[in-house]
Amino acid sequence: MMVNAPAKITFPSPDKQDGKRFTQMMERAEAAFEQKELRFTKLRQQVYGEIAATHSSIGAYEILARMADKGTRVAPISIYRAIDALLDAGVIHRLESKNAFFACRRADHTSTGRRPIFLSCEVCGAVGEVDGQDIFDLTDERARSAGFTPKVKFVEISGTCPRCTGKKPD
Amino acid sequence: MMVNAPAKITFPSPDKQDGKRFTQMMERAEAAFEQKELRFTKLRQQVYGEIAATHSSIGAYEILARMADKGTRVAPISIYRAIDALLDAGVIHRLESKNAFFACRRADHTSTGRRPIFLSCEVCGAVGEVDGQDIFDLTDERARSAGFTPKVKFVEISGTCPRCTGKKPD
DNA sequence: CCCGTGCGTGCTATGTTATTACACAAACCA
DNA sequence: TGGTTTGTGTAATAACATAGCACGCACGGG
Repeated sequence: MMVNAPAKITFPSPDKQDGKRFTQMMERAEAAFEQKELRFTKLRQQVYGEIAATHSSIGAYEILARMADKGTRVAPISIYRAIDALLDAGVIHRLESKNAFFACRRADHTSTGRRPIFLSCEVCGAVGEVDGQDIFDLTDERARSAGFTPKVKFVEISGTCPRCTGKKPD
Repeated sequence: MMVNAPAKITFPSPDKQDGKRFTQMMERAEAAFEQKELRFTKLRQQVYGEIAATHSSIGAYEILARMADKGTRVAPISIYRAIDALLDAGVIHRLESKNAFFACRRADHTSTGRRPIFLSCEVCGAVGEVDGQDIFDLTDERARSAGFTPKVKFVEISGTCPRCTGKKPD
């Protein structure tokens, strides 16, 4: 048993092969839409592109502004509708504590059914995901033992990411 | 060992002795301010009063409106400043998933240092608190094992409360 | 073939939540 | 008493999110 093995973490890495990674993310997103029988339309691709292109979380209006810079001018509601579809497809997550969105960097949520908790860096804004299925299981149990029927759960941690503390993971 | 004992839960009870409970809450809030060497000013009392008077969570602008109904007309910023003080004093909590606030019903957070998780009912809006220190310990450990230094954490569950499912707790 | 239906988008307007900047007042304390 | 800190007032604006209605396009049944 590897008791203190570092948790498998998915933190976005700036400055490393961004182009390649971006393309991969786009392909994975497309696959996710296909698998769920949802349409990965042009607008959704653009919105996802903006979210995936940042290494931190991004607000709806920031997406709007960046798209406008590139010549695509749409109304807020259109961004929100695209975001809803991306959330449905599971390719982005919503960060409740910041009212913002970030690209999911793990391929395995849907395949394994294990849900992640979110780690949001206060310094650089990066958002990481670590497996938190046991945590969700525990909260579920706790809620039920209080007679509460849980439906949607949120677990978010803000603090300092490995890069910003100087401490390297692995 | 009471393995499956119901978790100690603090859910607000409408229709029972509201006046008395309200006064108690006011007194406890006052004590909390005193202990922290913060000032429980008139504005803060009013804002706290509105939050404590509801059994569910309440938004800043709803507080504003209710105070206006009672003749106190203040700017949003004043509400937010009072809310900040109340959060500092630990007498209210913020529900991130709803951008709203609710009165803390447990006297013991600061004395025991055990932090609660929040259970928010989708039907009646009531927000309950159950001890979640073990859950926070686990999230902490998970974050650290990923090289992340946790600072602020929250765990929120939305679902159906005991009263709204028909199931009675205890 | 064309029509209905479902879905996605455009457009306009509006609602909701939160903050910035600056001035004044009250309390606190040296 | 004068300086500092803390709290409040006022005005404006930023940031986040939704409502309501119309139009276009793809797809399948008749």
